[in-house]
Amino acid sequence: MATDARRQVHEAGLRATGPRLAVLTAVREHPHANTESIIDATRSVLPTVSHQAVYDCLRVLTDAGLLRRIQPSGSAARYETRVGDNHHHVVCRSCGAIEDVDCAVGETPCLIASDSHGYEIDEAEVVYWGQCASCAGLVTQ
Amino acid sequence: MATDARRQVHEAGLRATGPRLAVLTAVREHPHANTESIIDATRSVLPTVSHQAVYDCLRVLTDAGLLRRIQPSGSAARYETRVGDNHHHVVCRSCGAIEDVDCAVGETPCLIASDSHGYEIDEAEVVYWGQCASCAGLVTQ
DNA sequence: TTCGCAGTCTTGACTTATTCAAGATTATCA
DNA sequence: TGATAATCTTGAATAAGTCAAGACTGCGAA
Repeated sequence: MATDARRQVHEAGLRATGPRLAVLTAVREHPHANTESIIDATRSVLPTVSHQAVYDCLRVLTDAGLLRRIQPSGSAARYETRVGDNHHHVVCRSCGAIEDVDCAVGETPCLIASDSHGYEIDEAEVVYWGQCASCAGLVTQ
Repeated sequence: MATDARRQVHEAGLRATGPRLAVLTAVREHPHANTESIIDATRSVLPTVSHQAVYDCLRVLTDAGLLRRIQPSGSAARYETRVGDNHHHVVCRSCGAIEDVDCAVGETPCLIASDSHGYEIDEAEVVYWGQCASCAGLVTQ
């Protein structure tokens, strides 16, 4: 709901502009969408937004913690509104589809590196690669 | 060694061309390098090689399993010659440095998704995000 | 309620990483 | 050594994202 998006954006200390609310709503309604799809979805509500505004909004909302950006190898950036938990993703090698996967191990951080090389690690990101049910079916046939 | 690279390329069933040997050697000597650096390193041996040839070689060698391609969010593709094991990477959020990390859990596959959504999973890729020792030091100061 | 302005958006050009395509070259096998 | 399929060079094109300058606007203060 737009009202809900407005409250969220305000609570993050950001100005609640038309483009921001529309982008946040678009991502909520299209989880794992790429920027191009988000631009399209945003324009269905706000036909005149510029692509630059959508890029800016995505960055600002991501920095504020309202969105999470994911970018599997070989794919453009994608966004989702499910933030703050420790979930991961399965990605289909054939069609690029993405699904959420709860952390296999437990709470954040779900993984501890065996040798951190002196790094201060704050996140362990996991991407499962494979084939989705329909692509696997097509290939096997 | 060039001879070693030649043997490797042959054993993979590929033609051992100058660019391929030079690219394979360059990646071996510069692990986690991006394509641009690999082009530079290749040209120090083979000054006239085209950037397109390097891209082709990287793809062919990766498909043949002699190289592994990694691409953390926000970074261009990077390559390494350490293949066939189940190691992961730590990436510095500040400077983009990458280090190898052995699998925290065990053998391939080191992780099992809690809910695979019907996907046939063949790989679990882990990226640890944080700050390398020198960047963390600079920030803390 | 309106006003001012810092923050945001529009416009349009630009950059970076990568791919496409056509013709020239070359590694390998017979 | 020659034929040929694979590979490389050249040059253009594309996709995704960034930069910059000026116009617009949400929101706190008067």
